[in-house]
Amino acid sequence: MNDPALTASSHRRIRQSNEVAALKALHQFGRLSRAELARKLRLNRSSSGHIIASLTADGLVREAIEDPPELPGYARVGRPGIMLELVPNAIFFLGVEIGVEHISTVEIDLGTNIVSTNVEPFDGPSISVEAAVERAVSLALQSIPASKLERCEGFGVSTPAQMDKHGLIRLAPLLGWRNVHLADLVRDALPLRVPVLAENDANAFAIGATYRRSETHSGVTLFLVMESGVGGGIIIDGNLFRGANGLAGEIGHLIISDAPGPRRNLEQMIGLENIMGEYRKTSALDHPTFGNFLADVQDRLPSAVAIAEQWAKALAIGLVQACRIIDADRIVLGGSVAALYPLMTARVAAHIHAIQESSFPFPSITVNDEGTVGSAFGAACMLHQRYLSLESQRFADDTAELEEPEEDEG
Amino acid sequence: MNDPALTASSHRRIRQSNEVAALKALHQFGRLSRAELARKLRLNRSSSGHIIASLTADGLVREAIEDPPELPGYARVGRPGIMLELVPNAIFFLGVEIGVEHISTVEIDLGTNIVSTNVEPFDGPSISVEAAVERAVSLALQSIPASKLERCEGFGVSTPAQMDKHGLIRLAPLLGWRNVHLADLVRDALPLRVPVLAENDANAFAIGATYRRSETHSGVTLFLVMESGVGGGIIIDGNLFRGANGLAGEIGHLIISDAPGPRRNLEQMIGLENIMGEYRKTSALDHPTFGNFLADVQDRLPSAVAIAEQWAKALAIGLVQACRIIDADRIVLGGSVAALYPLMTARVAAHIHAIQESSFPFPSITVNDEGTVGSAFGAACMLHQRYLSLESQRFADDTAELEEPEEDEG
DNA sequence: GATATTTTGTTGTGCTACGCAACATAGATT
DNA sequence: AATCTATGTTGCGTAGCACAACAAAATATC
Repeated sequence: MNDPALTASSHRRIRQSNEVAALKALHQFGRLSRAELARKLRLNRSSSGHIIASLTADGLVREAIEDPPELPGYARVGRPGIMLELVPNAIFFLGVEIGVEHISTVEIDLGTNIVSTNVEPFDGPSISVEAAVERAVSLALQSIPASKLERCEGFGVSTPAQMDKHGLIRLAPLLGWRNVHLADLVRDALPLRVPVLAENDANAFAIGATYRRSETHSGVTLFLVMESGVGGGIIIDGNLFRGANGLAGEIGHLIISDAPGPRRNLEQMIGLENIMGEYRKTSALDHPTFGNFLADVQDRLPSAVAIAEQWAKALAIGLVQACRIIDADRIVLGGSVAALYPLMTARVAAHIHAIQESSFPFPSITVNDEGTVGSAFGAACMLHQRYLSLESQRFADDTAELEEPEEDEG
Repeated sequence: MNDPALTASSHRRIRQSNEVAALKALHQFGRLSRAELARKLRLNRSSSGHIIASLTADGLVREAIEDPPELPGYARVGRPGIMLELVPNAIFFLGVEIGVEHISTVEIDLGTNIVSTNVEPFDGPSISVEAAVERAVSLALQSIPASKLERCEGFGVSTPAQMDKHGLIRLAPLLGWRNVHLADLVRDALPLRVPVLAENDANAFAIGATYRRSETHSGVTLFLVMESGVGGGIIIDGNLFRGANGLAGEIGHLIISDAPGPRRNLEQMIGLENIMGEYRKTSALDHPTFGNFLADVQDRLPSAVAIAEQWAKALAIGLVQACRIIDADRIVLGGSVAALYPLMTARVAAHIHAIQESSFPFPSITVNDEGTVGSAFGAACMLHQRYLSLESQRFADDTAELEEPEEDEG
């Protein structure tokens, strides 16, 4: 197999690669004039103009009609540039999350704006992969008119399972699947020939939360999704770091304590199950909810605070351990349990401070407040990213016949 | 600052980028014919020929004289290709390690072969940065004839300190340096204008150990260097992962036990200091060495075995924790303490098995047997890698005047 | 208010580097 | 010896970018 990093720039690829770079720049900065784009891409103004002409002809870019509300006193000297922007409805990408209890689908445009979403209840464990894929695909396509279908440029799937980068699932414990090639199944089920990517739900969530305009975060973000289970993802310089088996960032399996008794990992200490299990023992309510717990913590009810305190300590240890290995500069907490963090910020910080052995920089912690479609959104973003990358061009190039690329290295 | 990922392929860069790709392919595969190269790079044979012609004119590539000793019965049909190889002495790269007790320098050629090395005793803590840099530079250059100097294409420095990616050291505890810009100092001290990179010694070691011909390992390698201190590095798909502050992979600071008593991190449990401290308590010798300890372990002396057992357990916990976060598929142990591992392989494996909660894949562990110049070699490799990357071409391009690249994004 | 200045967008020219096709070459195959 | 197969080379066509010149649209300056 050829090393993709080695592929050279052929004459044909230059233009395509530059067009993609222009789209990427427009996505990142929102609006640019031809001259600004030329500077960003280190191209000549004339080349920039040609590239924009191509993209405009393709219907991907247009000149912005209304001027941006720039400050009246501060106008730059010289002929003002004509602002360019991505055409919102030119093409779109679909993302679906096959969860345990629901299926969500998201449609995004070239500007990563959410165009439409669908959510449907679902009983994952009782449904076969094939049926689940079938429902996911039809739900995703149901609100897309047939005439629009051909403008779809990618389809992403996320699901709670570890899979390799090709979308092969060894085992999906929550859904009872085993050795299925999810990406291939979706590809076959789709009435379109578009790129399909599958990804673990926490990873997809992490992508969705960082893949935003002007947020091409250069750095390392650790993402932690706390629900019943605890998932995680690592984003390095805007790209998901999957690890060798797609398990990178799954810090829920960190060992927190080697105290006697049953060995407990981070997931078992900061997950929803553990909190609610403890809370049920003390709550006076018949069927206490996590909301009740949060309220009790806010009211400083000692029993609830004690549980929260345990949670804060375990979280602190887990984050410190993880940051000592990956040296993140940003931590984002997601999932329903993340709502507990704002109530415990000071305690978590105190524990972190106590564990930190010196004044090493520790990243800031923020809470992500995405809706329930975060993971599906991330799945769609994966294909947006793929479209705006050199990879996508290879896909297009495969239509041309290739001499046998098989070549055993000596 | 412009996003490097956005830079477009200008017409001029194509050739340079393709020449670099050709060099990279030759480095990776050792010997290729023009036609093979064309396939690897997905170029036309004629283009491949032109590129090789340029490189040959530059003296970087030549046709291999003697044929490789191929099996006589297995010759391929068709005109045999003329094998091409990198010219060994065309250009070279220098790497120095400024250690606590010695300075080592390495000269490598375009094929990452070690051409020469120098090692000199050194008393780091008592010497100023400027003097250390001075000595390092002169030692590195002492065996280079003046006529050859202009063929140097890069200079790398490694030292036991955390530094940012520009080579700025906040604090080097072992050497007593503070807030020095090592890369700049070296640049100023050099009588050459070549790219200079500085890197933490463990990181450089990790680069050197993985950056080898045909070893462009696609995957995640965790590197652990165990001496008095314990350093580490992570290599992702052949590239060093520095993290936000250059601390990624420093797993020596992992917390291993929360048992009562002084909190102990991995470094304090598997470092040379701890082993020798424990061993001195039991050894009958006056001044026991690590070699004595190894011999005792091999002889199954109970007191030594007990120490080794503790070491194996702590190592296992550390590796499992790290792999749960970064999902490595390869672990390499280095440093003098790594010699203990072959004696304890089974015990470490047993501990890992006991901790691993399920049948997640766990990477294989190997021991690196580099000489003492490993870190200097890695520093040189960093510049080799830089030379064979798109980055290097930007360096060359900066000679051309640029329009003001400053441009605040709106 | 007229002119100068600055920046933008466009156009035409030139050049570079690649792809393609044709051909000579050097070995294996028959 | 004739054929086959793959390589290396050569000439031509072309795509796409840089460069320079110019018109246009704004601000700056007198």
